[in-house]
Amino acid sequence: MPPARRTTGATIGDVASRAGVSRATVSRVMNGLATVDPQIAARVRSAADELDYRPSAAARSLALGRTHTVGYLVPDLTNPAFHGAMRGLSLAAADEGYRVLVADSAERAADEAPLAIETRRRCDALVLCAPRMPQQELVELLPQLQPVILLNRNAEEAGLPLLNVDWASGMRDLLRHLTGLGHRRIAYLAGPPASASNTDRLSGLRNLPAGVELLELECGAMFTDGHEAAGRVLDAEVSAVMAFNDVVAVGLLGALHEFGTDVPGEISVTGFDDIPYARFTAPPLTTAAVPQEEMGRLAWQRLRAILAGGHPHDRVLIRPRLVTRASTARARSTPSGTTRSRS
Amino acid sequence: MPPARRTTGATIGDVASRAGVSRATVSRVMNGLATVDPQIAARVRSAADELDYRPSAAARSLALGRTHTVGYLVPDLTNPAFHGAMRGLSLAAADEGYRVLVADSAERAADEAPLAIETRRRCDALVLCAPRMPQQELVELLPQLQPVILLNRNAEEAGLPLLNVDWASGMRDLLRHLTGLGHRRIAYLAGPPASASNTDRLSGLRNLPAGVELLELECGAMFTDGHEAAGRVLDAEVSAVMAFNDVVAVGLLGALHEFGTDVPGEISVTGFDDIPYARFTAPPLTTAAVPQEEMGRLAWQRLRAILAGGHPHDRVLIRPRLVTRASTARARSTPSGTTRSRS
DNA sequence: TTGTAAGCGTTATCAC
DNA sequence: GTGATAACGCTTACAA
Repeated sequence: MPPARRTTGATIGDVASRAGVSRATVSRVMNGLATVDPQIAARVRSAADELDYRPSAAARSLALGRTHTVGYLVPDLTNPAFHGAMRGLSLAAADEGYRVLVADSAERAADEAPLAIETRRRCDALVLCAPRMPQQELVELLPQLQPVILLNRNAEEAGLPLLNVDWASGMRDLLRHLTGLGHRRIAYLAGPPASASNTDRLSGLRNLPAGVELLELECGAMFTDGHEAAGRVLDAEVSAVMAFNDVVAVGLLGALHEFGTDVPGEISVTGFDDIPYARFTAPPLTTAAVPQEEMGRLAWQRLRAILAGGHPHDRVLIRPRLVTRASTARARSTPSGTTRSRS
Repeated sequence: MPPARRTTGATIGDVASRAGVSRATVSRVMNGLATVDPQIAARVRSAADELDYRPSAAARSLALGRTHTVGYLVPDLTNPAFHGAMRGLSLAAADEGYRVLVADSAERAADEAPLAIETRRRCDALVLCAPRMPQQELVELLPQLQPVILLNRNAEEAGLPLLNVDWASGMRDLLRHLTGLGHRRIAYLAGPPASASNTDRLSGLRNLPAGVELLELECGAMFTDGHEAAGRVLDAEVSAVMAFNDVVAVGLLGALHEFGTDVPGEISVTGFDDIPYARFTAPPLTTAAVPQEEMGRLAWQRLRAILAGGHPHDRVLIRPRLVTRASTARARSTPSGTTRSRS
């Protein structure tokens, strides 16, 4: 004899007997199949209401082979750059009865692959943001993960849909903006070395205009990284800094403020992403805007197309939009060689 | 004949036949039940490896009556105040094989209840943050949602565990800090009128010290609300403003900066929550720190205790910690009646 | 239009 | 220690 653990509420069988029909009929009614006599349908519905019946998600998943769940794996759930996409994904998916299962690899590159597999097992599809995973590993992993859409990095080799940002173009726009303002000696606060998008950003900074110098400074992707980089930025005697992203830029702005350095008077600062805070920093941050929430929606569109039987191998490259705010200004006439304030 | 849709990979049956054992034995091996002959266990394991077998989460859920999933319902997935708790919850739950299913009620109070029910159906437990739901409705809803833990608001009537912030105490600390600095005319930028925690915050602002005036200004919970409130704040001729939360405070700081108002020279500003950005605003924000990530972990602890058969009806009240930063300073000698800068 | 029954992939009880 | 086998709650092809 099997175990008799009926912890949950009414089952389809309960509704069936109460309405005096078969379970199949109840199922048809619950799923809105039109082939049911209205009289009976009504009886079933009221029986279901009276019993407060709700179909078991687990049982449906097993029978249908669908969990109605999308996975969303990111390296850090607290990073605001991922929130917009999460919301866009969640809202778009919810419109079609899908929910989002989140997973956080806690910036541990080694955990990304097993976590991705495990998460995918519980879902019908996966949105994968794994910036640190070695390219080789990623390309081998992706096929097992299907349906999957890769976020914020490239892996054309896998022939799978992906949603990437044209990091290089964004950096070029920012650079052009700065050189247009007369900046000639510019620092780039680099992201994590293993980060794919950091490499892409750098590729946008090749072929500098004549007379422009770029200094690459090690940094990272988080607030504290930007904050800690401020000293080195000042030492570098540059008139402008391009931060890896807005989060880093915000950390940097905070530290520069503490040093009493005037932004943009003494140094111009740019970010990347246009997180919601960027509008409200002091000064407001010039940045390359990435439509995060829309990317979440787009990711869902691709996945649902695959789930519906399609094969979109398309690789979408989102071009960021330059947003100029008050953190950048014309370079002072003597951009280098001057002694800067530093308490 | 039933449908033959074997979209997924190897099943327990495949492993069983390959290893020449019964499915029961495979199940025992996969679940680490020690009652299996080591020889056989090894054979099963290698068969599973060769077939790249992974147990079906849906089938396990159905058989076990457990989904190994916790729901997390919040009014706005983009609000940073919820990210810390989400991460704490996600990390703590992951340690025990649980995942987090997120849901966003998109600030629509009317959606909170049905969404909560629907989300809970897919999970073993629920972390519910529903600040706008009418108290009556909430108290009636909670029992159906068990195991559930209520976040950021009170509903003792339901006799269920909850994790709340002592909003009143946080506000008192901030107020005391401001009056200690000589502020006598202070504005409070109120949160959404339906928000439970707004009411709680206000209750901490009763019994003002003699000579202290408090002006309540309508506002909201988001960046733009704080930004838009700046004009009214300046018109109110106060020497200090307490914002509903850090997000509002950041919006306000941005607008004040645009107006050329000196913070804290002309006006002191406080927030609430201590979101990661608060350290890096210009000036850095004085606030009442809420340990979000820890609250996420605590929520998980309660839920797992219930899932394990316990009955923690405890109501945890987290006392925020006053964090003084540069956005607050001594009031100027003539705090009111002076004309303020306003472009 | 409705009912019957097989099957989704596990787990767990009970005999052996 | 291992294997049948019933159950978990639902969907669906097919028969009636």
